[in-house]
Amino acid sequence: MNERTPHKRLRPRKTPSQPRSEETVASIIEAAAQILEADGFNGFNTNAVAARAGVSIGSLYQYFPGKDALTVALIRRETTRFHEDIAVALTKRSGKAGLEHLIGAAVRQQLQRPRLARLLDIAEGRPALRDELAKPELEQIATEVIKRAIPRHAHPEVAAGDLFAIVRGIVDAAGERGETDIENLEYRVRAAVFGYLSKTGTP
Amino acid sequence: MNERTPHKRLRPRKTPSQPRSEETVASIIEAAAQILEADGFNGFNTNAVAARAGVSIGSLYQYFPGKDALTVALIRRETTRFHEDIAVALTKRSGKAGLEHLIGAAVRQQLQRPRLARLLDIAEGRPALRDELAKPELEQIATEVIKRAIPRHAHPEVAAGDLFAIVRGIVDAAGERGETDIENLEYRVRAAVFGYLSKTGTP
Amino acid sequence: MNERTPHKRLRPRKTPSQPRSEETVASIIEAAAQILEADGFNGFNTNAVAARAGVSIGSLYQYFPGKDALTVALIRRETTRFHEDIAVALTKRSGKAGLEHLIGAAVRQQLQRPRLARLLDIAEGRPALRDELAKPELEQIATEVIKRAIPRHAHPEVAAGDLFAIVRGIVDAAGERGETDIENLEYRVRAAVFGYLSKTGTP
Amino acid sequence: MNERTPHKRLRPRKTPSQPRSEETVASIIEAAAQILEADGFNGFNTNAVAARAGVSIGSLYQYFPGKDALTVALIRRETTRFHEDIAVALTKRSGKAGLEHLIGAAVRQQLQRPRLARLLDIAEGRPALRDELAKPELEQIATEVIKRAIPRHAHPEVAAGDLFAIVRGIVDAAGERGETDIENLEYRVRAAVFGYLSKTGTP
DNA sequence: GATGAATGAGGATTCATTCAT
DNA sequence: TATGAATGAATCCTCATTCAT
Repeated sequence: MNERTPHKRLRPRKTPSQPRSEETVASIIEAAAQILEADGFNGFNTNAVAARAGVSIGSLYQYFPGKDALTVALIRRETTRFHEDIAVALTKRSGKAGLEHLIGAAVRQQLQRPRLARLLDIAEGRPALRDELAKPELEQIATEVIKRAIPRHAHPEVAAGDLFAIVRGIVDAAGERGETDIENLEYRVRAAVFGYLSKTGTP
Repeated sequence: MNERTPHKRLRPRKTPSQPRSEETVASIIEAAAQILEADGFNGFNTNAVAARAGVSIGSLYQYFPGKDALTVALIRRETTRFHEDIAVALTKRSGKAGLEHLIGAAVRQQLQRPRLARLLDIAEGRPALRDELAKPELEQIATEVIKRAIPRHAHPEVAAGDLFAIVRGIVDAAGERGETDIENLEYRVRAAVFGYLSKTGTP
Repeated sequence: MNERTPHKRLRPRKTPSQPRSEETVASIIEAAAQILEADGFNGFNTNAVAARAGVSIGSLYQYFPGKDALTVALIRRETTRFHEDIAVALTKRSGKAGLEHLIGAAVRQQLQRPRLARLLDIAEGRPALRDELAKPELEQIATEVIKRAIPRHAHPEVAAGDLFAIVRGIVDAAGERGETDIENLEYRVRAAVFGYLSKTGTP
Repeated sequence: MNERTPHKRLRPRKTPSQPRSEETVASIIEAAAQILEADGFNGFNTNAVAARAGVSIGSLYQYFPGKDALTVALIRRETTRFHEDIAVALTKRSGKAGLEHLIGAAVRQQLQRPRLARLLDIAEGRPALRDELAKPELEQIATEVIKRAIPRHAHPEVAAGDLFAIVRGIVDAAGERGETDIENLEYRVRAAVFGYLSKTGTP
């Protein structure tokens, strides 16, 4: 299917209500994650996912209308964790603490399953998926956090975008190099982000 | 073929000696670039590339032993431009000027053909290609530039890697958002990089 | 792919469990046999085989991981018949009767579908397939039969190999010439084999 | 091109008169032989042959109208040697000596470059080539030799064919097994042939 | 004559998806 | 609902052959 080929439902075919179905769906998504981690996009095909999940290919298509929908579901699963983690930033008293939490959450997210995160970042870029994946809320929270930490920042939305971009850039590169020292890594990310904000913050 | 499969030759199959073939090779590589830009990885297949280049599929395989070799050649072409641009940084008098040129070059590289650059960054990540693409020289130059600008920096090589990562992260994200204001973009990138270096530089 | 390339799996991809798929597999193998007989190696391509079998190309690859695996399966099918026939030789009372049965079986095997047998002999020679096709049991049975018939034979294993070689040589040549008189053919084969054994048997 | 596809000239495009051309032709044929030996039919393609011969693909087609013509030429080259060797059998005084020479020549032929001989035997079987390759003379000589050795043999032509078949069968099998003891091999071949003739000779 | 760039039909293989059971 | 056999469009790649230089 061409990259531009329009739509087709990407939302799950049916919302599983039965507990058994929920398990099935979850196992399929986790299988997708594992295959992506182990074999990259190359090995990521629906038959392989179904096989690893221990269900038939027919069942996979029972719950997901197509391959893209499965990818979207996986991205959503990962994003949700991130989302919950990041929301905590809004509960922090000081603006700085909120910002630090934000950065920490972003690093954690990217570092939890580094290869998976990187591959999903790439997948997210596909136009066909982007529409389905508008993650405005994430950026909204980040914007809010920045506003609190640096009230007079001229372009908090831009800064929010750049913040994620910086984290992603540094952590992904570190992941590719196989770095494991999280402390050190987070230190460098903070340096970049705080540096960026301090120079960008005041007009 | 699995991603780990020990690869087929990635170097060009034959070095074109006649001027006619040089043109052919160049047209194939440019066609690859255009298709990647227009259709993404989805549309990037050898038949399409050959067709757009106006040559037969056989000709493509006369010069490239496989699809990956073509990708590698394209990456090399882009990297070479970048390399030449970046090398100028070493000729600057002041360390700061060198650093600024480095950043500028990186931004230009990433912004020249944004979608292409982003997709090639992704492609570069494929294990099969990584071996072939060791770009140590690029990082060496950056390391050297950083050493000159911040002589007492504790880890110039790490900083060099992070520098590219930051630029890539911010510019790619900007590219995805369709930003066009280079001035502003470069300003933000500098903020992040200089901020990072100032906080990381002194122990 | 070079002849020495360390091969892709040659064993069947999945063992068909449902009766429907058993039929499919059988029809594919028989189609391969027919095409080989009718058109030789030249016409022996997977698309043609699938078409003649009345299944899609996809189905063929569902059961055979590659063209070679299909060839191997066909050889196995033919060898199995032969094997069963030849095993009867061990049940004969007299050594001579066993030997005669052995020869008869070999001639029948080679003459049943002469062109097919000849082409499979050739295919068997391909290094890529040879590994997969070790038919030691066949030669073991033949060796045993010879030992019984000529207890004092100095090199029964060598004789067993030569026996098959002689049969193959004469019958294939006869097949190429289009001979049909089995009686006469078998008479000549016996002459060669018994002559060989009588001159080789006693030191 | 299909196996049945008719004709097209298989004889050399032009008889090379210039000595330089003769060299070129010879080098191409030898290159073909070497590639066949080294890589089997798989590696046997015209571009590879031309490359190994050190001539351009265009030159190859200057001297051979097609791939089959090249194969035929190679077979002819090998057959010619054999032919000359075998013809000596007719000069022997005794019938037995002639027969022994015949067998020896056949074994030598098959054992000189065993893999090449085997592959050419196979190639010879292709209908497209068979027409071009009628080797009646070879069989005629053999028939004559047999007539002299066993004047009252009922079917000397059949025996001649079987003789070659037996030799080919045993020697090829030995070649496949990597045997190198020529003495022993020839001994076994004689056993088979003489045994065959003694049992077949008198009605 | 020689060269080698170019051609493109042919053939192997994959994988998302459907549908009969 | 689950299963998994079947499908076939889409791709990659090879190699015999031609022809402009």
